[in-house]
Amino acid sequence: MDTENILSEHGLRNTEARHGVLDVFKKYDYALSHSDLEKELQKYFDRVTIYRTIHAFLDKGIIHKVIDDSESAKYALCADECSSDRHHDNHAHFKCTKCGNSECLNHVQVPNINLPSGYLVSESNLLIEGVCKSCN
Amino acid sequence: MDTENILSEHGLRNTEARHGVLDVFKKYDYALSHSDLEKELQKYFDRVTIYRTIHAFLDKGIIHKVIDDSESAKYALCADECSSDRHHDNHAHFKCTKCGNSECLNHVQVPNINLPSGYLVSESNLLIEGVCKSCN
DNA sequence: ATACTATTTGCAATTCTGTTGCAAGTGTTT
DNA sequence: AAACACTTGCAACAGAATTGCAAATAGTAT
Repeated sequence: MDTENILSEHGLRNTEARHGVLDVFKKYDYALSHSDLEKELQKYFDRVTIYRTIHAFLDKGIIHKVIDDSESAKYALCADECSSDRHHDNHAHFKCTKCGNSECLNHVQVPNINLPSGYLVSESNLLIEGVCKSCN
Repeated sequence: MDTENILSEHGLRNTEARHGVLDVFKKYDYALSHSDLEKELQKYFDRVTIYRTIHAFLDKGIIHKVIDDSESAKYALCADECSSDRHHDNHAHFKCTKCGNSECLNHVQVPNINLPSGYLVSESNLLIEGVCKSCN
């Protein structure tokens, strides 16, 4: 889907900043932090705008948070079926300890876990750390 | 094990600050952030001391990091067998979307995942989100 | 094409999180 | 009780993230 349609389908205006941020996400196949985005976009947009764009995208289900033990949060594009109502990102994430990049392992499903009674599960997140294909 | 023995067995001096921080961890059955600790202890110890105590405890295997999609890092007591050489915290964590607390599921092991060839795994982290026993 | 309105942006200021250097204080060992 | 290394508090700093507000812009209706 092209960038403008992604925005309008999620109820967001097609502004330069959002277009720019979304294009950066499309360009990389691993999760990006605010500072990654800032490095690419600081000439064009304000830091605060990038923060607000991230929030808007999270809110509308365009990106999701990638859990990671590093200090700063990282984000990646959702699969097409995500919306603000419902996320379908039930795959594992891999973080390379050498290059620091996090990628989505779209084909690795998070196995179903049986929890003690009384717990309701809504989402599972599996983060695997190690050395990635490129660094190995 | 009592607080003073935990400290000395992990090679740490038995100081007021460490005693105090460890007691707070014992008091709660969910993971605590620096700011949680600060709320309880700010009358007695400096912010920086709490940060340094967290680092010392992490280092010696008294607490482990609990990965969580919230902004700030959280920590919880390790099982007794952990040391600075070796952590044995291969359990899942549960984060309640209602109360926001994260707890250790000590009896739920993180499953072993087969990755595509080329990847080396060093550590796995499983975070399950939903509604906890108390909130349900 | 123009005008209107709600949304979005940039800037400045502020808050929160985490770290570092250093002098003073404390725990442990002898 | 003395000695030494470790620990603490303070002040300063660096980075991450949020907020209020005025100016700019997108989308819609005219």
